[in-house]
Amino acid sequence: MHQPRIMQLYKTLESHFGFLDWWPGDSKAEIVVGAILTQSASWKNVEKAIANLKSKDMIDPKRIANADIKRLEQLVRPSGFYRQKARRLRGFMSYVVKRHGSLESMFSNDASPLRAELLSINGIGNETADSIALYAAEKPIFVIDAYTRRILGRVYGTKRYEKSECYDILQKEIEASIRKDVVLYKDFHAQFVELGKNCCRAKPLCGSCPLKRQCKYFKDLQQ
DNA sequence: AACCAGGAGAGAG
DNA sequence: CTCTCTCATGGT
Repeated sequence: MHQPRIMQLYKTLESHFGFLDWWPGDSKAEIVVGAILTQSASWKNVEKAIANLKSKDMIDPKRIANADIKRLEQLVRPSGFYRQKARRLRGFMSYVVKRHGSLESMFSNDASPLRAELLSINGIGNETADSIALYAAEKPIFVIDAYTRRILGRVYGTKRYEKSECYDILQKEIEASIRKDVVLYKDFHAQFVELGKNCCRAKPLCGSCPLKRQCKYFKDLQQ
């Protein structure tokens, strides 16, 4: 994977969908909460859970850290896995409050140690850590998700990317291929998700895919 | 009405 | 270390 190709993909997507003001979130806390709640859940359901939390003024590290677990479960319920997620949310926030006092303080660390620290927290894996690092802490870390792997897998005609152990490899390849720019990273990932929602699945809708001209899978389909 | 969603961790082998 | 299972609601 080299420079022009991956950047070309971005340009194609960006000119098709336009710049996406993605994951706006009113606060860093809201982005963190969303990152945890969206684990294997649709964003629509996450929005409901976030609305519940907002209605109780609970989008706040200290309030979540001190919340009653049963109460938290009820608020978070629409996003699924609600017992797990309530625990992960509270666990994360109480770690932050005890260790750093605030998210801002935690996020003042450099990208690499911050990522490592996030990964050490229970319930925070690769993708969630990187989402938090990029969208909440605004560090230049490229987020890899299922869509990214699937789309790149189709475009380059390989199944290698779908394997979970390739996360770090793929991430480094991409980060080495494009300029380290938080705004670019944010929007690029948003573009992948936007496309991934209705393309490149088991039954691909490649006819209307903006990447069809660059997609090996689509070309093979034409034969 | 099965199937999936912007995953992660524990347990088995 | 690599598979497999579990967590669970709501949309299509």
